[in-house]
Amino acid sequence: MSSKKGAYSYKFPRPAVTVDCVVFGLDLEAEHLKVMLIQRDLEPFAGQWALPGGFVREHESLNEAAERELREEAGLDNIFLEQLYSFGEPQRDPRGRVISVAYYALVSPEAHEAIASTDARDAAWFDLEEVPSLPFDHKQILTMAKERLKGKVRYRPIGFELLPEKFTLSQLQRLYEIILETKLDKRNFQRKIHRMEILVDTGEVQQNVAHRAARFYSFDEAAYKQLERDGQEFSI
Amino acid sequence: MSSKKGAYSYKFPRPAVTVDCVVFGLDLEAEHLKVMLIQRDLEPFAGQWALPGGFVREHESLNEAAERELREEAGLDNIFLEQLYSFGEPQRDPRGRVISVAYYALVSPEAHEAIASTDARDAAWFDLEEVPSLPFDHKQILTMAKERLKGKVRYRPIGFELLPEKFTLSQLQRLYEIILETKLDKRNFQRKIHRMEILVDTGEVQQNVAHRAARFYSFDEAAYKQLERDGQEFSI
DNA sequence: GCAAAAGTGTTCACTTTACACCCATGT
DNA sequence: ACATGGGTGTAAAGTGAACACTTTTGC
Repeated sequence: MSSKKGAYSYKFPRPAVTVDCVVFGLDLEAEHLKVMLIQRDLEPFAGQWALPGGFVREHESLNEAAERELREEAGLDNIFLEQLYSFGEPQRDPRGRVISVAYYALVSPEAHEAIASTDARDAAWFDLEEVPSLPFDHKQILTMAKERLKGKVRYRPIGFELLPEKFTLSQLQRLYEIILETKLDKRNFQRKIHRMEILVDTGEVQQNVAHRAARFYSFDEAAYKQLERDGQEFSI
Repeated sequence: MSSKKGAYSYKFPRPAVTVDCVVFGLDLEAEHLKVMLIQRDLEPFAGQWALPGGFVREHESLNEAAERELREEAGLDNIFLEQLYSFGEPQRDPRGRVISVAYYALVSPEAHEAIASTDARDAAWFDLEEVPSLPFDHKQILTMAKERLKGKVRYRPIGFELLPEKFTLSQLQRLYEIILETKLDKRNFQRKIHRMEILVDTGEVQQNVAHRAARFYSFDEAAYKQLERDGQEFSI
């Protein structure tokens, strides 16, 4: 099992290495976080819903592997993706020693539609509260991903990744209420957001709503970077 | 290169998997963070200083591998250890594809002494500002570990891991000043610490110091857990 | 006109910050 | 007696939390 390369002196069997991705989406109507699962077509656990993922190839980095799997299995490209944690209990995979580098991803509602359009027909969204039983240690990975999201969303502007390009302040507030599992005060929330000056008013408003139309905003990346440079911090 | 196990359909060469550890120590006199490096005895980079680490064995978890390497190479046992990040650029190791799961560890001055006593004679402490050039992507790993420590120490009680069992408030303050690279106000700092009620006064005081003797405190794990249960948070 | 969500200010409590002096001890 | 670091209080500013009504729109 040792390598053919002369300089290589590793004498133990090598584990296989996979990436697994926790893809979060947001259902603002149902007020739920969603996670994307795919129906496995290979053993073990063929037919079961599982996190999208697969083996890391020889000439790609871990990030590239995660991006490729999301593209191939979920039809998702160019989305927020960040490494979560690596899982390596010896018995976590019945096939043998498999180490999984887990990632989490955040996708906007626009990107949701990509799933239907591509060959990722085995992918589906599940309410985070109604996830079926998952193979391997995918439940544990999912739990950790949710904790990471919950912890990070408060002090990094990653929540916007879950919203459409243009969104209302109410949608943004609902996002935080869903992720943080708490109610927020509307006036305090809006003041806080406005104070940071990281949103731009698109000038557009809601159409055909049976109440006063809300303004659409979008996240201003440049303004956020300026905020950081000024020693301020994003914070909800 | 495919596995002998029938159920296993992975057709790509497997990467090797290593763990690498960034071990931090604190030099309160010199007011510097230190990092432990070991002199490599194997190629590649034999003779160079590098992060302690090595290959993950077949029947051990990633955590166990990191613990074993620290024991074998640094004579360190039972210390704070947490996974940092996994590094997997295809060219990061000249031997071929090697994925490294990085950890960071915090050791108290008492544990420093372990190094001299064991067979870890190739281990040595370096001021964080005076680290020699490191092989592989170890510099990048070290940088990320430092950022993680800097970020985490403010809202988790992990700083205590770098102090002796019993410490003075000034030592604790100096710890934060060193890690956060900032000056703190003594009165405000002490008030903050006391308000959390997570330290116990050991009743002991400094001996043979040419000034009023400081009290020794120790971190009260149980009190901290109570604080958490009360919905409060550790914070500096 | 009514239902439904948008938008907007003020007060109070608490936390953070800035700041200076006396105390205990060894030499 | 002096040098050294230990230990302590107070006032001002800023931040976070609580709280209710008017506006706009579609039906």
